[in-house]
Amino acid sequence: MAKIKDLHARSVFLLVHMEYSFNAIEKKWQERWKADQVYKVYNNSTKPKCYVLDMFPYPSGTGLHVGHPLGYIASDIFARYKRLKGYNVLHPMGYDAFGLPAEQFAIDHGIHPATSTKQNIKNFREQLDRIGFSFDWSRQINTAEPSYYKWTQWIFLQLFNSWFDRVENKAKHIGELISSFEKQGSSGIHSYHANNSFSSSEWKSYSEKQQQDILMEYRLAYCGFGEVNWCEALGTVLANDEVINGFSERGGFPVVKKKLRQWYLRITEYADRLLAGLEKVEFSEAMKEMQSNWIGKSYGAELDFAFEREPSKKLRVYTTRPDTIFGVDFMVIAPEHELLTDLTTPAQKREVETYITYVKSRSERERIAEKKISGCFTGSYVLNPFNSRKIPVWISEYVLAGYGTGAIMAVPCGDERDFKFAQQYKIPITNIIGSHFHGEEANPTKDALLENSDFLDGISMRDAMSLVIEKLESIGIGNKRVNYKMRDAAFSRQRYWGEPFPIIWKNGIAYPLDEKDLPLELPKVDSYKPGPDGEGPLANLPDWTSKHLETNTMPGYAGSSWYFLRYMDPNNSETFCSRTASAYWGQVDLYIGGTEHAVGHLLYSRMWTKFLFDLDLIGFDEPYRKLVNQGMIQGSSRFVYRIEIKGSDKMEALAKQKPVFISAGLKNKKLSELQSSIKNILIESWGEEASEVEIISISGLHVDVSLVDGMELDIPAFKKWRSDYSNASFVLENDKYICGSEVEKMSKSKFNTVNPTELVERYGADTFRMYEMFLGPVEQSKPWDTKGIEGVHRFLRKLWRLFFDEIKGRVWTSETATADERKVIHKAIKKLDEDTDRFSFNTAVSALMITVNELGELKCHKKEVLEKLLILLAPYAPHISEELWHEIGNEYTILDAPYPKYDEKFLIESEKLYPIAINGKTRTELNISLDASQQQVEEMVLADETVRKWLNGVTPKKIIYVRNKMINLVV
RNA sequence: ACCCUGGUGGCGGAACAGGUAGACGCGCAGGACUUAAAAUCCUGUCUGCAGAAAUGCGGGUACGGGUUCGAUUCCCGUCUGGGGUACCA
Repeated sequence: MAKIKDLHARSVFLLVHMEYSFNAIEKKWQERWKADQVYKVYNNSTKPKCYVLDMFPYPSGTGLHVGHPLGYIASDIFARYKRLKGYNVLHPMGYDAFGLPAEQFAIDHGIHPATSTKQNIKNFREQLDRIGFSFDWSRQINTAEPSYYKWTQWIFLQLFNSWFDRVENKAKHIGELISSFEKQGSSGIHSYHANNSFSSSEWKSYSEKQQQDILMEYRLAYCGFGEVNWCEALGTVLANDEVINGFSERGGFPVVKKKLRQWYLRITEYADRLLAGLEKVEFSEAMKEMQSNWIGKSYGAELDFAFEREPSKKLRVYTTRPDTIFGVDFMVIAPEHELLTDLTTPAQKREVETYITYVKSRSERERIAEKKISGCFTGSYVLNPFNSRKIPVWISEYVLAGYGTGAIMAVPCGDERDFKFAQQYKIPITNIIGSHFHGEEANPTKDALLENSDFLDGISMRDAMSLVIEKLESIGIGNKRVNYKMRDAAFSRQRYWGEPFPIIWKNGIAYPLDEKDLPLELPKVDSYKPGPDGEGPLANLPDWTSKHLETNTMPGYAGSSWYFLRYMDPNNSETFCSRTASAYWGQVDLYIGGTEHAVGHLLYSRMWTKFLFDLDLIGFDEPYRKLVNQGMIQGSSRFVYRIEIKGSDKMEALAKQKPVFISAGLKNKKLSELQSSIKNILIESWGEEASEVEIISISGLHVDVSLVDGMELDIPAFKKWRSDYSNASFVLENDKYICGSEVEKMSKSKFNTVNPTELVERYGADTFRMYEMFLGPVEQSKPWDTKGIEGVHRFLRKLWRLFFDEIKGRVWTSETATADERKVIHKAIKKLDEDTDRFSFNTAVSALMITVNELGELKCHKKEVLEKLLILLAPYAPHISEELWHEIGNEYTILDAPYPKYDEKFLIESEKLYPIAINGKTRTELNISLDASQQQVEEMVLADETVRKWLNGVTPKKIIYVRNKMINLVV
C-alpha cells in the first residue's frame, strides 16, 4: 500500500516538475519552513550577529497594498543574504497598534479598537505570509498589548523619575537632585532654571506641592500646559491634519487654540547629543540634514530693549545677528507674548484684540507658511540700548512664542521677512550694509563692512558679532546664547486608544504608580466620545476618575520609541529587555523605513535609547547603525470625465441616471466646440429634449484602476462597477475610451490601490518580490505599474527551463562546466555580491536576468553552475530557489548553503579594446594587452595611423587613462 | 513659506570615483513554430540627415548659464513632481 502511494506521489511529482507551478511550490515551502521553524533565531550563536529591522506597520483597516511590502522585501533580501553569508540574523516583525484611525473607526462604528485592530492584524499577517518573508514570528510584538505596554509605562516612569545633569550631560535619578537641593539648595550646579532660587533650608521648608512643582521643571517626562487645536462643536482636540483652514475636517466646525494640561518629554536636553550622535551613524546625508535642521541649533545673543514709557521694563529678544543691532527698525513680538498687554496702548487696544482673535484661528503651519504678511502695531516703543533710538513694537503671527524669547528685533535690510514686513507697513529702513543693499530686497550677507552703526562703523559683520556680545555682557543687558528650534516633545493625547499614564493625581501633585502595579491596563469604555473640558474618553469613567488616574494617554510614538529592544527579548516578564539580550544583539545593523519618519519616530527613539543608556540599562546610545529609506510607491490613478449640464429638471435627472463620459483626448477642447459634437450623443441617450441643455463643465472622477487596461477603459466592466453608471454612454476617440491619469498617494478612496495578494496568486510570490525590486531603486519613490511584471515572471520560467524541459523533464546534469560557463557565473557572483551589499536590488535583478539569458544561450544545464546561481537567487526568490535546490539533491535549506565566492581567475582577459579619444572625442579603438606598461601603451597609441592623422603632427599635452575604460589624449 | 528629495526614450529605469548615455525589463513593429491560439524563440525600436546596406555625420539626460580635454554626474539660476513642517502613521 505504502509503495503504491509512493509511486503515485512520484508520478505527480514528475508531472508537476515539467512546468513551473509556482502556487504549489510556494505553498509547499511556506508550510515546510513554518513546520521546521527555519526562521527561528536564538540569542546565542558562534556566528556573528546581524540585526535587520523594518519600521513596523500600523495595521490599518484597508489592509496591505503594494507599497507596504517594498521595504519588507528589501530587508528580507538583505536578511537572507546575510544569513547565507554566515550571520545569525535577527529579522522580526510586529505591529504599532495604537493609533487614531482605530479610535475614529470605534467612534463611527462602535467597534472596540482592540477588536478592529486584532482583525486588521490578522489580515496583515495573512497577506504578509503569502509573500514568503523570513520573519521570526515567535518574536512578534504588538504595542497595544498589556504585556508590551507595561514596559512602555515602565520606561515612562524612569523618564518621570529622572532629570538631566547638564554638567555631566546625562540623565540621572531625580533622587540625586533632591539630595543636592537638601544639601545646598538651588546653588548647586544642578540648578538651571533661573526662576528658582532657594537655600537648603528654604527647600526643606517648602510644602510638598512646592517641592514637586520645582522638581517638575527638571523631570525628563513632565507635565505642563500647551496649546491644542480645540473644536468646541465636536468637544474634542484635533490633530493638525484634521484641521483645514481653521475648520474641522469632519463637519467643518471652527477650531481654535486652547491651553490644556499636557505631558512632555524634555528632548531638548538631548539636543546636543542627538546632533553629535549623527556623526556616529550611517544615515543618508539628507536624513542627517533634516534632523539637524529640525534640532536647529543656532548661536546668537539675547538682549534687552527697555520700554520707552517705563524704562524698568524690558523686552528681551533672541537674535542670531547681534552685529545688525544698529539696523533694527522695529520689533516684532508673538501674539501670545506675555508683555503684550503692557505694550498695547489704549489707542491700539481694539486693533490688537481683533488681530489676536484672527491669529487664534490660525494653525502654526499657516502662520509661518502664508505668503501674505499680517501684523499690528502695539502703539509702544522700546529703546535701542546703544543709541536710545525709538523703535516701534509690532505683533505678527510669523513670530512664534515657543522659539527664542518670542520676540525678535527686525532688521529689514538684512532679513527677507523683516524687509517685506517693513514694506507692507511702510516702516523706514536703515541701511547698515551700504552698497550691499539696494532697497529692492534684503541681503543676509555676513561679509559687509558696517555703516550707520555707531561704534561698529567700518567693522566687518563677522567681527562685529563678538564685539556686540562683549559689550552687551559688560553693561549687563544681554548675553551670548545658544538656541534650538526643536521644542520639547508633546507626550500626551486627549484620546482613548493609547497607553495610559501610570500617574495618580493627588492635590495637584503627580505621583508615579508603583512598578509592581504595572501594567496599568486600558479600561474598556462604552463610549469613545471625549470627556468633559477636552479631556480624553477616560475622563468619562467614574471608576478611573475616582482613583484620580491621569486621563490622558500616550501618543503614537511611545511604543515605537523602544520596540527594537523588545524584539531581542520579547517574552521577558522581568524586564523590558535583559542586559544579556541587548548586549548580544546590540544596535540594529540595518533599519529600513520611509523618510516620513525623519524627525518624528527616529528622533524620539534615538532619545529614548540615549536615556536608557544613561541609566545603564543598555550598552549603546544610538539605536540604528545604518538606516535606509525606502521610497513610497505611489498609485497611478485613472480618471473618467463626466459631462455636467444645465437644463430642465427632467434633463438634470436624466444626466444623473444616464451620465455621459467623454474620452480624455477630447476634454481639453473648448466647451463651445464640444457643444455641437456632443449634442448628438446626448440626444441619442436622453431624447430630443437634450438639444436644449447647456454643457457647463467636465468633471474628472477617479475610476478603479482594475477597470482600465493601460489608458483604455473597459466599458462593460465600468458599467457593471457602479449601478449609477450602468446606463452611461461614452464619447469615444478612435473607437476607444481613453482615461486620464495622475500620480497620487495610494489610497482606497482614489481607487488606485493594487492588492499584493492578487498578484501573488496570479504570478507567485517570487515574481512579485523580484518585480517590486526590479521597479527601481529601493530609495526612490515611484508609481506602481503592474504591466512589467510579466517580464520578471518570464525570467523565472526561463530559469526553470534550465532545470526542466516541458517534454524531456529533468535536463540538469552533473557534467563539468566549461570556461565560458564559469565566466558567466563568476561574473554574476561578483555583481550580485556588490549589488546586494549596496542595496542596488534593481540592478541585481537585471544581472540575474542577464545571467539566465547567457546560460540559456550556452545551453548550460550543469549542476555545478546552477547551484551557485540558485544561492545567488535565494534572497530574491526564495521559494523557487529552495525547490530547485532540493531537486538537485540537497537535503538542507538553501539558507544554510555556503555563499559562493567569485574567483578573479575566471574573469581575467588578456587584452581589451580601448576607445582612443582626442580631447574627449572618441576617434578609434585599439586592442591593448592588459599587461602592457604605460609607456608601451603610449607608444602604441601614438604609432596608430588614425591617431596620427588626427593629431596632425601635434604632440599631446597629456595622456589620460580613464579607469580602465578609455584612453584620452589632451592636445 | 521653510527644510529634504527627484526630473534621462512611448513607459519603469541603467550608467557605482566626471569618461562610448539609454543596460535590463515593459510596450510596440516584423518574423519563426502552430490549423489556430497560448507559450516559446529570433530581429528591430532616442532622434535628424545621408546611404540599397554595412555604416557615417549631427542633436539629445526638465530649462538657461558656468567649470572641464570631456558633464546625466560638479557649480549658479529658473520651472516642476514627491515627502516633512511638531496630535496621521
